[in-house]
Amino acid sequence: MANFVEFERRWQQEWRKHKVFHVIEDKKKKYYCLDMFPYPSGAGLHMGHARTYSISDVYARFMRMQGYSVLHPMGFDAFGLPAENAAIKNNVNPRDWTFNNITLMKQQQDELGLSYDWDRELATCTPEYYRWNQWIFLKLYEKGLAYRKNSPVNWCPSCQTVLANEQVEDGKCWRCKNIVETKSLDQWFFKITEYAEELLQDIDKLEGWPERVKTMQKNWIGKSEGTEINFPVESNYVLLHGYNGRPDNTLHAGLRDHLDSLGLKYQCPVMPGAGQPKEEEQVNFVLENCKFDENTIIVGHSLGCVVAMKVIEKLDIKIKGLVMVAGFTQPKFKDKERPFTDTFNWNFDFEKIKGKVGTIKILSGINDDAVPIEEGRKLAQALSGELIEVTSEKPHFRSTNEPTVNLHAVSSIKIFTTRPDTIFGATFMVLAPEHPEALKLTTKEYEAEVKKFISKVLLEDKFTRTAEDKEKHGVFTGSFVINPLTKEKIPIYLANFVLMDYGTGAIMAVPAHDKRDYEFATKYKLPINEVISGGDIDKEAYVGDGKLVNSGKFNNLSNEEAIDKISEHIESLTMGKRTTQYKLRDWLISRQRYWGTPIPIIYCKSCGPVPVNEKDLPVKLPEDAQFTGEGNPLDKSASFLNAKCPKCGHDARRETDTMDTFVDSSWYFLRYCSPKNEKEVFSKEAVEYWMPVEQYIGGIEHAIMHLLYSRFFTKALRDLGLLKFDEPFVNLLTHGMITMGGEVMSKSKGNVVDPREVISKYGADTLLVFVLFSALPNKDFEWSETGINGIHKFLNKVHALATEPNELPAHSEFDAYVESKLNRLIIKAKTDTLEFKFNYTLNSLMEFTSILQKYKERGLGKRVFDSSVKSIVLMLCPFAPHLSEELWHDLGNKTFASLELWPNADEGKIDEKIEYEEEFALGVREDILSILELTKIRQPQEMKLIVSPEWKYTLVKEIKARLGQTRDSGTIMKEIMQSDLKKYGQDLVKLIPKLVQDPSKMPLIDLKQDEETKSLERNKKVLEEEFKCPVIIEIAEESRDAKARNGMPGKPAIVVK
RNA sequence: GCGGGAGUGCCGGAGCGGUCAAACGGGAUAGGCUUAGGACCUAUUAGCUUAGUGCUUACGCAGGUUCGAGUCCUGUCUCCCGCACCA
Repeated sequence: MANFVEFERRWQQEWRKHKVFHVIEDKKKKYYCLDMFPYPSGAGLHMGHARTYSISDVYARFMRMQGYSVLHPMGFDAFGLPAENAAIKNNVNPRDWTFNNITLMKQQQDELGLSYDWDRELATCTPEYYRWNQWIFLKLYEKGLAYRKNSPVNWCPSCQTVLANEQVEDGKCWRCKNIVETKSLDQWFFKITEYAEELLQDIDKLEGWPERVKTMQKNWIGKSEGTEINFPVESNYVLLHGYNGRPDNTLHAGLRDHLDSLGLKYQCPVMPGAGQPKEEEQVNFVLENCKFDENTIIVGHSLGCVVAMKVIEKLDIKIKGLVMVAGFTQPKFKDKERPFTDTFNWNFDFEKIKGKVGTIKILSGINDDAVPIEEGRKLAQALSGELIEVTSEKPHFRSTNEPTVNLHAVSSIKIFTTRPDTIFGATFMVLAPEHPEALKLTTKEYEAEVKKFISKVLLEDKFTRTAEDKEKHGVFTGSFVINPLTKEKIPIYLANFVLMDYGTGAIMAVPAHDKRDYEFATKYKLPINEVISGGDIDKEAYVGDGKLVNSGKFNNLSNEEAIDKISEHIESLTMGKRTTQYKLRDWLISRQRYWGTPIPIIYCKSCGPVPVNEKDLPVKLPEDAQFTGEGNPLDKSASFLNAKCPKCGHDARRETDTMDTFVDSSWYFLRYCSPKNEKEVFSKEAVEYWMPVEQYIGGIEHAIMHLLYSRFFTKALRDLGLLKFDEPFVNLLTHGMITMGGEVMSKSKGNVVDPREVISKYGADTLLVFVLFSALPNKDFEWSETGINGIHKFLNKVHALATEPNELPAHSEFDAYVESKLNRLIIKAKTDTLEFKFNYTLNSLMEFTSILQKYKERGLGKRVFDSSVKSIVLMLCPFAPHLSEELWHDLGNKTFASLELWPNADEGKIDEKIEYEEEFALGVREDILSILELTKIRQPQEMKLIVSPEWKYTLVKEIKARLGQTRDSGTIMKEIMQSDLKKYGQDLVKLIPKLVQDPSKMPLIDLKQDEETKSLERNKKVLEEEFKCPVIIEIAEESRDAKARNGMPGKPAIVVK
C-alpha cells in the first residue's frame, strides 16, 4: 500500500518551493477559474469547502494541462460581524482573530493540495484592500451613484446594524435569523436601481449560468410594465375669481370644464363688485352663498385668494384644501396702487388659516406681470404651503384655460396597475397605511378608527404583515375618488395588504378580477363588477383572459388589446402614463459596526457631508476602539471621530458607518488581477488580460446578493471608464450541498465532518476523488463514508499498476485493443471533464484501469502498457494531484505532472472493430457461464465453440442493408430468397422475421467468420485456464455437432460436455 | 399562485430514438485465495424458464407519435428549491 499521507505532504512542499502554480500574464491563452472566497471563520474548513474547492481545483488544473495560463487565486472575505462578536466576547482584536483564522484555513487548504497562486492572496480587511473600497465609493459618489437619505430601513436588533433588502430572508436577518425591525435612519445607498433594466436585460447574455440563478435574479429585479393612473379625489370645489373677474372670463372657465370632465362638483359664484371689490361684501357673499364642508377645496385666483383667506378665517369648520393661483398678501407692489387697497384689510392670521386647511398649494407664475413671484414665496412660507412655480399660458394666469392650474388644483391619488384593462371594474381604491395622503384623506368621522388601524398595522413587523395567510384588514377613510373612466365615486380604503414600497403605494381595486381585491370586497361588502367575461364572479375572482364587458366603448376587445387601448386613452386624457416598475431597491450599504470599511465622508457644520480627499485614503480603522457590545465602537473612538473638513478645514466629524461587506466582494475578482498594485484599484492591463472570469464557482446562497452586486459593480466601473466588459462571470457553477441526515452540514446542527479526519486516514487524494466521484458538482449529496474505501482501493490499484515491476513483452496481440480503448478514454475524459462531469471521467478512468490491469496479466505489450500508465497518471492529475505527481516522478520524469499537458488522443487508434472482436470473446465467455449455470455442470470435461456458418454472415449483412428501406419481413424475405441464400430457405423462414423484428439480435459490428474464429483462438488459453478444460474451436461448416446450426454471427454455438 | 429542477434496481447514479435488465461505484449474498483479513479475485443481486446463450415485464401515472421510446409530444401525480398579499 502506498503511503499517501507521506508523499502528499512532500509534494505540497515541492509545489510551494518551486512556485509551481504562480502565473503571470503571458502570451498563452488565459483562463480565470475562481472560487468564491471564504469568510475566515473560526471553525476552519468544513467538508462543503473541501468540495467546492476541489471542484474548481480540478478545473483549474485541467485547464492548465490544456495549455492555458490559469489564474486560480484565493483570498479571504475578512470583514464581518463574527470577528467583531468574537472581539466582544473574548476581548481580542477582530484583526487578530481574523488573521488567526486565515492562517488556519490556509493551512487546511494546503493540506488539500489545492493549486492556488498564493502570491495573489488578498484579505479584504487590510487597509491595502479596503482603501480601494473607499476609492470606489468616492467615484460612485461623484457619479451620484452613492447617496445618503433618510428612509425606513431593516434593522437587525441582534446584529445591531441595518441590512440591505437582499439580506433579509423571510423577514429575518440572513446571518443571525432574528426578526428584522423597521427603523427610519439616515443611511448610505448605492443606486443599483439605475442599472435595474440593464441588470435584467443582460441576464440573457449569461448563457453559462444556471437557469435557476437567472430566474432568481429576474424575480428579484421584478420588472413589471403597467400604467400609472390618477384618480381624482372627490371634493367640493369653490372657485373664487379675482378683480374684474367672472367665472367665464378667467382660468376658472377651463378649470370648470376640467372638473366637469372628471365628474367633480364645484361652486363658482359671481362675486359682487368685481370691478370695485370690497372685502366685507365679497366675503359675506361667499359665506352666505357657498356651502363649505370638510371636503371643500377653494381655488382662488389673484384677489380671489385674498378673499379665500378671509373666508377661511371666518369659517368654523376645517376644509380640505386651498389652492392659491397668483395669490398675494399686500396690494402695493410694482408701486402701483390698486383700487382695492383700502377696501381690504391686509392683515392675515396665517396661523389660523393654516389650522383650518388640510393642504395648501401656492401656484406662482414665473412670467406673472401683475404679482411678482416673491409674493408667492412669501405666502408659501407664511402658510407652510407647497410652492409650485410654473409658467402660465398667459401672464398672471389670464388665459381661460390654464392646464397647470387644472393639474394642480385637482388633488388625485396615483395608482399603479398592470391591468388597466380592468379599470371599469375598479370599485374602490386601497392605499397602504403608510401612504402620505392616508391621514389627509381621512374625514373626521373616521379619524379615530383610521388612526387605530394605521398604528396597529405599522406595529407589525414586515414578516408578520406580509405572511401568506395573513387576513386582509382594512378601514374606510371617509373619502372618495372618481374612477376616471366610469366617473363613479368609489371609496378609498386603507389596507394591510397594500405595500408602500411597491408601485405608488396605492391600487385601484378590481374585485371581479383580482383575488385579493375579491376577498377584501367580500369582507367589506363592496361592489364586484365584472368587466372581463369568462369567469363566474359570483364564486371567485376571474383572473384569466377574456373579452371586455361593461366597459363602455372598449367592450368586446380582448383584455390584452384593451391594456394598450385603455392605456392610450388614459394618456390622451393626461390622466396617467405607462411606466415600468421594479421591485429592486437601492442597495443600503451603511452598517453600524466597526469591522468593515469606513465610509470616507466627513460631516462639516458649514459644508455638510464632504467626501474625503483621494490622497487621504485609506481612512483607517482606529486602534483605540472599545468592543463593549453597545453600539458602534467607532462612535466612541475620538481618534477616528475627529477630523478636519476637507473643504473648509474646520473641525468636523467623520462618518462612523462602515460599508456592507458585500461591497468588498463585489470587485475582489478584479483585484486578484493585480493584487499588489499600490497606485490603482487594479491595473488596467492585468484586468484586460484576465477578466472576465471564465468560470466562477460557489454556493447558491449567493444567487442574488453577491452575484447581483458584482454585476452592478462591473457595470458601474465600466461606466467610470475602468472596465471594458459588461458582465464579470461568463460561466457560473453553483455547487450542491453536502448533507448529512438530510440536512446541510453545519456546526449548529452538529453534523459536520472535518476533512482532516478523512485526510489523516486515507490522504487528501482519496478525499478529493471521493467527493468528486460521489455526485455531479452541482448536485447535493448525502455524506456517507461507505464507498470512500472503494476510492482508496482504486487509487492504490493505480499506484500498484504503475509501480509494480512487470516483465511484459515488447508487443502483443492485445495492443491494438488496449490502445483503442485508451484513446477513446482520453477523448471521453476530456469532454466529460470540460462539462464538469467529473464523476464520469473518474468512472471511465476506473473502467480503463481495470482493463489495463486485466491485460497486463495477460501479457500486454510493454509500449502500450507504459503509454497507458503515463496517460492514466496525467489524466488523474487534476483529481488526485499528489498521487499523480508521485507516480510521474516514479516513472522517471523530472518535471511536475501538474505542469504537463493532458494526453492527446490519437483518434486513428480508435478501432471499433478491434474493440468488438475483443469484446465478442468476452460475450462468449458470459454465454458459457450461463450455460454452465443452466446445465448445472460444475466442471466441464470439454468445450466446443462452433462459429456460425458463413452464409449466416451474408444473411445478416443482407438484412441490415434492407432495414433502412423497409421493416416488412415479407418483402425482405422475398428479396433474399432470390439470392444464393435460397438454398437455406427453411432456416431463412425462421430467422428473417426474428431478426427483422428485433435487429438487436444482429451484432452492430460485422465480423467475418474467420475474424470471429481468430478472436476466439486468441482467447482460447484464457478460457481454458478459467474453466479448466480443453476448448475446441471449429467452424460450423466443418463441425459434425448437431448444435452447430444454433450458432449465429456474434454468438457461436456452445457445446459443453 | 409564479418560476426553476427532479422522478430509472437495495443505494448513489448512467442513459444525446434501436447492441438496456440497465454503465461505473457502493451495499448485500455466495465462492476462491489465504494463518487471518477491513487486502485481492470471481459470480449472483426484476421475474420466469430452458441443453442452450432465451422469454416476459420494467424506467412516477395515463395517453400519443414511431417498425421501434427512460429517451420525442400531450395530459397528470409526487417531491425538492427559489420568489411571493408586487397591484
